[in-house]
Amino acid sequence: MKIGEAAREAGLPVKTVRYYADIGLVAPQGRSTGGYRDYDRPEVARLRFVSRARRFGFSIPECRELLSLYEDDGRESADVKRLAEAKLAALDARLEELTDLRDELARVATACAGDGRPDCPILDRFAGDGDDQGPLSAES
Amino acid sequence: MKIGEAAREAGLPVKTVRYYADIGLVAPQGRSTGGYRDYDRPEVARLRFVSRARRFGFSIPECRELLSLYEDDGRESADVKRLAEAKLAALDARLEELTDLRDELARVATACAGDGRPDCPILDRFAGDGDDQGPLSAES
DNA sequence: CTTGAGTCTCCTGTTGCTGGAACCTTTATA
DNA sequence: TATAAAGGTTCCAGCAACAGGAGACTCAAG
Repeated sequence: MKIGEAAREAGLPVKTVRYYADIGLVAPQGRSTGGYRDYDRPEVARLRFVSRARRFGFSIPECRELLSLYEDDGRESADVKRLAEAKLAALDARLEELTDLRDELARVATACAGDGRPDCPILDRFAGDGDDQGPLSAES
Repeated sequence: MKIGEAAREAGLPVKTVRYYADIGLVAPQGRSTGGYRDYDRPEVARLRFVSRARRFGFSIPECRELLSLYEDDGRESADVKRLAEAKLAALDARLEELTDLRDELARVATACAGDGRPDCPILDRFAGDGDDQGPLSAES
């Protein structure tokens, strides 16, 4: 099948599928006489696989690794689990960071009158000469 | 003061401060005879301000806007609040997305034996021909 | 035969920097 | 005074992961 159909089945933009072919992540089975990329079932499955893994936050290099594990019948599930758990830890860290951020932003936004006057706790917070340690303040 | 000190006080890499000068976000007060960028108190304050706003997830254009509000004595706090609340909503959406992701990844990771055998629910999940709707599955 | 949809390659732009090369200024020390 | 180290300067390239568009093609239908 041609790239359009493959892309549709994988739930990816055509541009992305072409990109994946370019970087050698998921190569088409071959080319038609007209020079069109030709995808078959296994390639579409790989595309779907990558599409899912990407949505799970795995980077392209990580997808490459996962894909090779996916294709490897002799793999050990421990290898996959290791990858997943590292990703999970990174995700947790990012989540905590974002949550703290959100909470503080919510706090200053609530404190801001939001009227016609110029006083604004949000700007004050950004301007303040307080802590500058981490990526966000704890100030419990 | 020279760029190095300004950067240190603002808690930013020198490269970044130079970049901010290039894009006209925070311009130095002037140049020394030797051609060195010369920063003063107000510019350092602006740098700190931007540094903080960036950590809160505001984009460069948004920082530009916040900065102009910050400098504008006749501003209305409503303008700032509007920006902050939009950012908050975006943050919440992103958080929910990430949380769902995290939960599902945790689920499959837990289900994976992580031993020497090749069976792996994680890969199965990526390969599966189930839902392909949203950026992540609900499957409650 | 023509039209239109889909495909091809190639180039540029995105966001917010970061690293490096090659050179220049300033400061401290021998 | 010479010189070396530290810290400036400019410019150019590259990162992730594509997206948009130009200009040329292939292919199926009418």
